[in-house]
Amino acid sequence: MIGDRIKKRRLEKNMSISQLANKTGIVKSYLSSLERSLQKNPSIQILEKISHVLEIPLDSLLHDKASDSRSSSGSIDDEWLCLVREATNSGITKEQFQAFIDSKSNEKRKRPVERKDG
Amino acid sequence: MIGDRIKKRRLEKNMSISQLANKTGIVKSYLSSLERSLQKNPSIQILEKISHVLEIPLDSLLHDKASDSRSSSGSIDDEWLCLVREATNSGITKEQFQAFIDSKSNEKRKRPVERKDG
DNA sequence: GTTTTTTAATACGATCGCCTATCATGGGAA
DNA sequence: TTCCCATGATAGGCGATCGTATTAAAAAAC
Repeated sequence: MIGDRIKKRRLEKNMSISQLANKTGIVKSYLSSLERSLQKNPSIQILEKISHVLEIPLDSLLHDKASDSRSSSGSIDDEWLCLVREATNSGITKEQFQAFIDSKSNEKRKRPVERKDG
Repeated sequence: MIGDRIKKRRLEKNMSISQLANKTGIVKSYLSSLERSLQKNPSIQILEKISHVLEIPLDSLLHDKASDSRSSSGSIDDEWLCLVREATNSGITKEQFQAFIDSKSNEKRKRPVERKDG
């Protein structure tokens, strides 16, 4: 959860809750409840302050990254980036890719997975 | 402001406030007040729903692209990353994507270029 | 060993985020 | 012309966010 990631990053930066509170202007009681996931839906202004002081992109705070325990599952790793570069170099457009995604999604919905074709 | 960017992106996607409300599950009155900057500090869950449906990274919603983005022509920009996330969320594998790229490349090679533009 | 400081947690309250309900306007169909 | 629907805006209210104040425990200083 986001609280876990905030705490993890804060410890990586060798920072206490009080120090983070001082630098962000957010009271430490709220930071404590965020880190312990008692609060789970902070506002964007709160999160931007935290990500700025912790020097980490918002996306990395919000979602698991490769550095977390679950790596490369659901996240974009170098292989995907290579494929995207290859696609753009081949002249494939975003619209074409969007259509491809839609078609694959529709395939999965229409037919349960049983087809085994090469 | 963030409301301006939400509206701009919504219009780019040819979507009304009511349609965006239906897809995000956020009431249109709140979306309207966000776009008109009557509300300026939405929660992260609200913003994630909006950015997901509008297919735009959070950072692009939060900040002007010109001032923040490092993307340049030819490289992978935020929209591509968004599409890739959508693809992985749909269960599309790298192998499937690679096959798609190959098929598109072969399509282009099989059909000789008849357009003479320049 | 005692005191001070730092750290994190807890209780409570005020403001605001985001909801429901409704209104005003314009376009299309009957 | 009237009715229906979609669109965007407005009013009011409840529950959540995020603040203040305080407490408890551990570490550092004397």
